Order: sequence, then C-alpha cells, then structure tokens
Amino acid sequence: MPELPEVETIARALRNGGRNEPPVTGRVISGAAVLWERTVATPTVEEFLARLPGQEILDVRRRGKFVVISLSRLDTLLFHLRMSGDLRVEPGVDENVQPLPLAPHDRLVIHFADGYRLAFNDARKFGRAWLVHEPREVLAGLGLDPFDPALTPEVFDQMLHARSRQLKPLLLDQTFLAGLGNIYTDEALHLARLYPLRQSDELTFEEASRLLEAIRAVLQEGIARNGASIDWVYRGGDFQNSFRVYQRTGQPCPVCGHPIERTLVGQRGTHYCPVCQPRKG
DNA sequence: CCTGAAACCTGTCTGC
DNA sequence: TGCAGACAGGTTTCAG
Repeated sequence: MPELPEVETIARALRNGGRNEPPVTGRVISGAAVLWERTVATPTVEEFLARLPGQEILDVRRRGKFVVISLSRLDTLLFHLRMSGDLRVEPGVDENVQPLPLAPHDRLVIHFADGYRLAFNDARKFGRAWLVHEPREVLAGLGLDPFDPALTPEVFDQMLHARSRQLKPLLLDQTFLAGLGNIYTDEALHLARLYPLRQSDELTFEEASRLLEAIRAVLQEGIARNGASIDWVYRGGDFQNSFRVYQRTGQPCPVCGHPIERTLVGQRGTHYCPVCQPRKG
C-alpha cells in the first residue's frame, strides 16, 4: 500500500500509536524471527537476529517510502513496503503467556520484552528490511521530500529542466522526488492539468509551479485521510473515495465529465482525462 | 542520458 | 466450473 501518505500513516502509528494499536517507541526488543529470508536485505539473517535483542526503539520516521526506526545502540532498522508490505503492532502472547498465532504472509516478526510484537506482513515478498549503523547507506540517492522547504517552485522548475523525460516516469523516479507512486502521480498530474507524457523540460514555469502545488495537495489530502485502501491490501485509510482519475477508467472526469482514459506509460497503468490534460500545453 | 522490457512474487478478477 | 491471462500501491537491472 505504500506511497508517501500510506507510509507516513504507518510511521505515525508506530511512533505515536494508531486507532487500534499501541506505539513501538519505548519498547525493548527481546528477539526476532525471519520467516522469509530474502526479506532481510542486510546484514545476514544471522547477524540481523543477533544484533537486535536488547535494543530499545527510540523513534520512527519516514523518508520517501522508507520507514526508518532508530534503535538505542546507534543502529537503524529500515523497512520498504514495496507493493504489499504492512507493519502491525499487537500482543504476541495471550493471558497465559502462550504465543499467539501469526497472520498469513507474515515475513518478519520482532518481539518485545513486554510481550508485544511488530509483524512485517508482505503477501508479494517484495518488501525488504535493513539493519545498519548509518541510514545513509540505504537512503543515499533519494531525491528531495516533496514537502522539503528547500523545494521551491524555482528549484522544482530547474529540476524538471535538468532532465528531458516524460513527466509520469520522472515523478515515479525516487532519485528525482522521494515518495510519489502510481496513485498520487496520476492524481497530481490531473489536478495540475498536465498530460502524463509531456516532456519535463518543455514545461513553462507556471506549469511547473502548478505541478508542485498539485503534488503537495494530493499528498496532504492522502495523509489527512490516512492513505488509500485498495483491494485486499487494506490499511484503514479512505483516500480511495476521493480519487479523481486513478482506477476510474470510463467514469466521468470530476472536472469536465469526459470519460477517464487508461493507458500504459513505462509499464504502469496511467489514468488521465484527455480533455483536462491535453497533449500540448 | 533516456526508454522499454524483464525479473522479483502472490492474489484477485475477467473472459472464454 | 476451470483455466489462462491480465493486472496490482515498487524497484532494480539490463539491452538498445
């Protein structure tokens, strides 16, 4: 489920507690179990399991689509949810201190000294975890966060003109901007009234400003609605009820009423309104 | 540097 | 009902 708003929602729940679950901050790790070995990107599973016990969870943040968990021994635990990952906090044992069953597709479980646990669930097995001393090892190469104050309309315009790429694949490129995925890119391009295949270096300054504003607006709304919940990958958000174009092929454009069209751009399903998002600016 | 295709995976839905 | 095929919120790698 993971684009910036969904990852932000999860990181906040882990840090402060969510509607149905307590926070992980302040808990002390007692052990861990890896159920799908490839989930651990680095270090080896053996070292991963050996290094965690005894460490306290100090803080949980988001960077791009990464969940970044600071631990007490100057270690950092990072997760990337990819297509189907999710993180839950729940009791790990019942009243008689017997282990509670895990969920289908749980790939990694971190146990806490107080009996709670953090479970990484990931049906498609694309998600990854890293345990590193220096988070830069994993996060280096990410572009600016869309909400970074340094990202002014002037800077964004320069970034677009420094490349010559189709808008949609460029916005999906995490080294360009960190956090956008397929949903919010389609939504932002529609709100900005820009055709997904426009060349980035052909945008006017006005169009670039409009795009930056639209990106921030759709992400803000996504966060305010706790992200989007789609299909069987459910997380409790309801931004899916506000989609302008995403997964609305054939339905009327909320602005002009023309049927939304779907095409393939860089192998990704792309939804747009041919009237509001004309090929030429 | 840019684009497109394939790979990594499982689950769901559609159409024949 | 069964089954093949398309498709899914992501990223990396490789070929042209």
